[in-house]
Amino acid sequence: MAVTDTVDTTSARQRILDTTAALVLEHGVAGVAQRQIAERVGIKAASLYHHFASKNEIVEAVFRRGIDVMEHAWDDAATAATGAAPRARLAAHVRAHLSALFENGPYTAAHVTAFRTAPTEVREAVVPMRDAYEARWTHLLTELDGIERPGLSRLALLGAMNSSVEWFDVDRGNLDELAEVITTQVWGSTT
Amino acid sequence: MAVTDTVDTTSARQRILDTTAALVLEHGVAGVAQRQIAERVGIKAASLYHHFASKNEIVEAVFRRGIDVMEHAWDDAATAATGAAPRARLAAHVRAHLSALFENGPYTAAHVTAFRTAPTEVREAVVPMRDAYEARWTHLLTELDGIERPGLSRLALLGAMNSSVEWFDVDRGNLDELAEVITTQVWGSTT
DNA sequence: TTGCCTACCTAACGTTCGTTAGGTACGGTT
DNA sequence: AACCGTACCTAACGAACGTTAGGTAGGCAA
Repeated sequence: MAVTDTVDTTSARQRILDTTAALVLEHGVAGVAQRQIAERVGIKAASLYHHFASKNEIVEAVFRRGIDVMEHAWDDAATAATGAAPRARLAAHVRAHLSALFENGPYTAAHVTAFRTAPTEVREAVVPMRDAYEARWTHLLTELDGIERPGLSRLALLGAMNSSVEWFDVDRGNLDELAEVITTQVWGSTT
Repeated sequence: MAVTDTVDTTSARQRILDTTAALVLEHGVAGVAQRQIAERVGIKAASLYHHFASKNEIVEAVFRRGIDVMEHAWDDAATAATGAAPRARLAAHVRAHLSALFENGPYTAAHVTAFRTAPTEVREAVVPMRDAYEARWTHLLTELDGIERPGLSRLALLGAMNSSVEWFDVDRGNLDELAEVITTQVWGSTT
């Protein structure tokens, strides 16, 4: 249904972003070369400039997408858990965040692990989006009113969730179980 | 008291490691150039080879030191909390890990944030030390016998602690308070 | 006093980096 | 038939990378 882009443009752009996200997740921003991205996509490095103006622009697009995925997951959880009990609402959002990290491509995972290593210009461009997402969590934890120090708890909670990309294996572990463990850490057992 | 090294050799080596740890923490392994390290130390890049055989060797030494700091912190906590109640023992080790992250130079912080971006050879050389430290945690959590899923909990706990290097500011926040929040997340309120 | 060791230096190497210039091949429009 | 935009290409740029070769200056030992 794209009006301005042909089918091919869209998919090439997509493949570049997919590939970059996966590589950045593994090696950090500085550890990934454009020639490496291009080779995996099946084009030459110079051809990347047909789709993006610079390496930084590719990386920034990857991070933005990563945040986008998180926010969509949040919105879905918010809709699904409307009117539910506080703990269930929290659990739904925890599960949604984990879903963003593991079930929608490497974008969110790349964002949370590699953002700190990105060049200053990229970080500064992305930081407002990051902050907005974190604000959603602060707001939720405060609103639920079952948590003593929402500020500190939010940071420890996001830390526990985000660091799971370092060790959790989607094929062997159970995301629902992980979500339950993390929810319990913040809220306590099923209340 | 050094027998084999002169005073100057020791301090130069030290300054190289200090500088590298700080830079790697900020930019990731691939994001740090030897010329950058050398400049901060006050020597030329080629002179680094008088102290280390390669960049990888410097980075590996930084990671090893980071793990060393964690293990010493662990031992101190174990000694101090001998015979204490389970929750107090857990709290002591949480506080010790945070101490390693924030109060003994950038080594441990560099290790937990940048290890994943290091070249394969470096990672493989360091992984046994990492595993040994994680095994201490698993053993402790199992032994304390107040935690439902020690395996999953250990990972979430280490995640919560390690990710604090991304946001916690030692000069503004209180490490004891942070340790208390994280301990409560794993164990529950003061029991 | 000669000689060696330590701790640096300058200069340069080959490679890889991000990036640019200037093509070509081709489907769709006019 | 002529033209244009898209999607790539080859070739090359200067800069930066890790690393090596071959110094020099100064302290210590014989």
